[in-house]
Formats: sequence, C-alpha cells, structure tokens
Amino acid sequence: MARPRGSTSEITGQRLRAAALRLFARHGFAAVSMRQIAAGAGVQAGTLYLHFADKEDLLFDLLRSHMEDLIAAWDGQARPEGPLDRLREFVGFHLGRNRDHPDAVFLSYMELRNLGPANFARIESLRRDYEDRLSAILAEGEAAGVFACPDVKLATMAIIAMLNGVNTWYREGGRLTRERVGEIYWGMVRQAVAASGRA
Amino acid sequence: MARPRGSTSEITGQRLRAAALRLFARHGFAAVSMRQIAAGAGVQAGTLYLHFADKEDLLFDLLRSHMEDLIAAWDGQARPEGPLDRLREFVGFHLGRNRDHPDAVFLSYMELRNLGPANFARIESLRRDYEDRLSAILAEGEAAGVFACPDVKLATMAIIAMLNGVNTWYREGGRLTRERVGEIYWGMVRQAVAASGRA
DNA sequence: AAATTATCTGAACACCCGTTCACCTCAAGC
DNA sequence: GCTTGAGGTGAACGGGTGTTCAGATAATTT
Repeated sequence: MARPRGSTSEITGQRLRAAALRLFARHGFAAVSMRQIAAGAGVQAGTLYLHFADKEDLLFDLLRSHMEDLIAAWDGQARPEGPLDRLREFVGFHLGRNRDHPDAVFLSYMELRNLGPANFARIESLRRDYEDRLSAILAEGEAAGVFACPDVKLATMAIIAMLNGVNTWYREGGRLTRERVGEIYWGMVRQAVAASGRA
Repeated sequence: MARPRGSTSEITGQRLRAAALRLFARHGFAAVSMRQIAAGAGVQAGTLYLHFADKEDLLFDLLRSHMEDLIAAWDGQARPEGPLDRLREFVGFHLGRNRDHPDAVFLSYMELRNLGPANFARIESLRRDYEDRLSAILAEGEAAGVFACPDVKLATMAIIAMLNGVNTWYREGGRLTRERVGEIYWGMVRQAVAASGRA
C-alpha cells in the first residue's frame, strides 16, 4: 500500500496535530511515542517526518500556533473603553480561551522544558507579549487612579496564575456554572487590584 | 564488586530520593530513566528495586512524603488569633514552603497523572486536607465579617494558584526580594477576599 | 496516455527502557 | 573467627524508542 485516496498534506497534518495535542496533554510529551501519535491520526510513524522535522518540532508547532492564535484573538476583538471594563474583558477572554483550548493551554505551561533553547525563547517571547497586554491594562488603570497594584508585573503574574488555576479543578456539570465561576473570579481580580481597597 | 563500605539502607534511600526528586522536577517523570536516577545517587539501577517496588512507587513516595511534611509543618506551628492574621500566616507559610521545596511542589502539581488510581486518590486526598486548612480560615473570617468571598472553595483555589505561580517566575537576585514579593502578594490576597471592598 | 510529483508504507537501524536475578562483599552477632 | 544476612552489582530479558529510506500508489501535469 502507499498513498490512500483523497489524502492531502493539509488534512493529514491537521489530524497529526490534533492527535499529538490530545496525547501530549493527557500523558506528557516524553511519555507519548511517535507511533502512538501516528496511530491516533490513522497513519504510519514514518508519515510524521513528512510534516515535522522531529518530535520537538511537532511540539513547537503546537505551542507556537496556540500562542499566536491567542494573541491574534485578543488583538482582533473590539476593546471596551476604560481600564475597569478592559480588565473585565480580559478576565472573560482568558477564561473563555482556557475553557475552549484546555489541552493547548496545559501544554504551553507544562512542556516548555522539552524545547531546545531557541524554540524555548520564541515561546517565552510570545507569552510575554500576551502578558504585556494585561500589564498595559493594569498600568493604564493605575495611571487613571482606578487600580492600585503595588507592582504591575506581579499583579499580572498573579492574575494569570489565578485564572489558569481554574482549568485544574473545574469540571463540567459541577456545583457552579462557567458563568458563575467567571463572575466570582472577576470579583476577586477586581478587588485585588482595586484602588479603593487600600493604598 | 558488591556492597561498598559504610553503606546503609537509610543513606542510600535518601540519596535515591534526592536524585529522583531533582531529575523528575527538571525533566519530567517519563523522561527520566531508572539508570539516570541510580547514577545520580552513585549506584547501579538494580539497587533501586531494593528500596522501591517500581518507578511509580518511587514517585508516590516523593509526593506522599512531601504532602505529609507540608501538612505536619502547618499543623505544628503556633497559629495567631483572628482570621486576618491567620490568613497572613498562611500566605507566608505557603510561600516559604514553595521557596524551600520548589522541586517537590512542582512535582506534586505536575506528575500526578503518572500515578495509578489508588495512589492518585491518596495524594489528592492529602492535597484536599491541606487546602481545607485555608478554606477553614476563609470560612472563619467570613463568619466574623472580616472576609467576604462569594465562594470559599473558589477563593481557596484562587489563592493557592496565585501563590504557586510565584515559583514559575521568581528568580533569586531579581528585581524584588522574597520578602517584598511576599508583602505584595499578601496585599493582593487580602484585598481579594476583603469584606470592605464590596459585598 | 504518459510522465511526474505528492503522499504514505513498512521494515530496518542503533539504542534505551523498566525490571529481574544469580552472585558477590561488607558489617554485625554469636 | 565464623556464620549470617543486609546491601549492591552487572549482565541479561523482552520490548519500545526516534528516525531513515527504498519502494509503492494516488493525484496532477503535460
């Protein structure tokens, strides 16, 4: 056998990406073999090397595209006026992204160590770019006297860590709906950086 | 050759634990071989099986002892009176533990998936025990009217995620000292659950 | 219809994996 | 000082690893 009917590079590539994302997120990069990924896409192991240079390149492709999509999605949506509304928008956006792409989010925080220095640096840079969006909102609010965080960078890291934490425990059909969780987290974030709370 | 001079089970066991902790935290459970761990302790691979039943048992041993030590350390220290001081104490305690045991903390959040169901459940149970300490403080403060978190469990998860986040970016000798970071985070935590901020 | 190119197979490569075990040596008890 | 067992070795087991590549077939171009 050889080339199946109706197979294109585009389709097979996407199937491989999907299978790899799923397996990496479930079992970890090192624990998943190229053969398992290939099988998940209904293909032989050798085929992987027509689409990716090697295993790390496959991981890098997943992380890079996830980060680029994330930034593009944020930049591409209309932003409300005023720091408070923008912060609320960011919290909702970030939680929504985490909800819709749990595997990619998990990977991008857990498997960075499996990248070589150059690839690592590129992903880190993208992550910083994204975090800077939040920092900018906080700085803007600070200047306007709406927020009072002692340190914008630390508040950025604290908020993102807090929001990412939701993915580790939230289960569909649990005690609280997504919307309710979003409201509660928004409340905590707002108070944490509020100017009224304390100087 | 066979038994080296002056070797005891106690000493070798601790060296193996230390080597495994270091390597698992750096490269991940699946990426580290038994031979690498043994080499890190200056011993052959076969020796590992005199101390641990298998690879998972070694991981479980590390996670269990870390969680038990954590809980024992918290329970063993004198607690100040009043929810606000207790919460401050918890934040300082947790950050201090994360600072002193970064590898174990990292492992206990990242490598749970490599445990079988029974071992997984035991670690999860220990983690819940620890988190319940924080929940109790928040509930106490809520009852006293000092705190106003819309949901105690969510506030617990949010605070722990926020504090754990520090380990992912803090580097010794950076812009801020540990103490300063602790103060700033304490400020954000306090405001996030403060009763004065909003109903 | 023929030639060419894109796509995939499946076997092979050298190497590493977790785990077991017969054997060996040191330390302690009689 | 001899025996006993705790502690460790190092080779071996079956099987899995990432990666390569000659060969085969489908789609496309000429």
